[in-house]
Amino acid sequence: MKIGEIAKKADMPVKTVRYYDEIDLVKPNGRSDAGYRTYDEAALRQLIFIRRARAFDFSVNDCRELLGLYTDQARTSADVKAIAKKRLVEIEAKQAELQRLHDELAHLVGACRGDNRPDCPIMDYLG
Amino acid sequence: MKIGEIAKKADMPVKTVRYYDEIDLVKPNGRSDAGYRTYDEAALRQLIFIRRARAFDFSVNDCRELLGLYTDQARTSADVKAIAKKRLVEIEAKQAELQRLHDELAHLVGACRGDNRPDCPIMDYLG
DNA sequence: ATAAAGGTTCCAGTTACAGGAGAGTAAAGT
DNA sequence: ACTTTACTCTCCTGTAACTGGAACCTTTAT
Repeated sequence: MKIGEIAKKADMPVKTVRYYDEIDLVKPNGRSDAGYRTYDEAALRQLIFIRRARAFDFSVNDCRELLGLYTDQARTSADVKAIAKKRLVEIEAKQAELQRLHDELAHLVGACRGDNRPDCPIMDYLG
Repeated sequence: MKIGEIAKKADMPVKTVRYYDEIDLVKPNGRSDAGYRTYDEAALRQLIFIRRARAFDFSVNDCRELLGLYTDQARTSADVKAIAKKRLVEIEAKQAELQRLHDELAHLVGACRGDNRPDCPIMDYLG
């Protein structure tokens, strides 16, 4: 497969596949005479794996770890769970922060009349 | 005031104050003979204003707009409310997405035994 | 006089790519 | 065979909002 085909099958931009090569995340299995990257089915599976992991906002480095575990016969589910748990904790922290922001901002927005006069509780808060 | 003093009073790093000068967000009122930035009380109020707005994760460009409205006698609270509302909608969208991620990942993490065997529903999902 | 603290500019790095230039290669149509 | 179109290559720049560090100069304290 050339890069356009695998990118389509993995449902990601060609640019991204090239980037993953550059950072040694998923390498092509070789190059054609003209220097085109060539990929096999294993690479396709890895790219799809990464796309799914990225959809959870796992960092590229977490993806690298997960991908290592993916093909590691000696992996333990504890290893995998640890990475996923870490991500879950991050998500929960972000959720808590967003909730705080949301409530405070919603309060201010609710208190602002939004008319053509200048007085505004949002500005009062910020200034 | 020199940069170190205003940075301390505004509770932000010197680097950040210098950055805000560079992007024309908050400029010093002049320079000393030695080329040191000098700031006045108005600049301090602006920096504090920005710090508070940034705490809501308003983008620097939104801060720029808000700061413009802050000193605009002809502003309307509708202008302010529109910017805040936009940010609120962004926050709510992010919250919804995080909730989806959280639930799905929490489900997978909950289903993973996390022991020393290799089989793992998280890997099954990703692979 | 000297040393510490604080100021200056400029450059690199962060994250995970996206956009585009310029050039070569492959595939398809006539 | 020739041309057009579609791919692919590398290299460079830009994103957001700073942070860290180098090399150098000024102010302040001892």
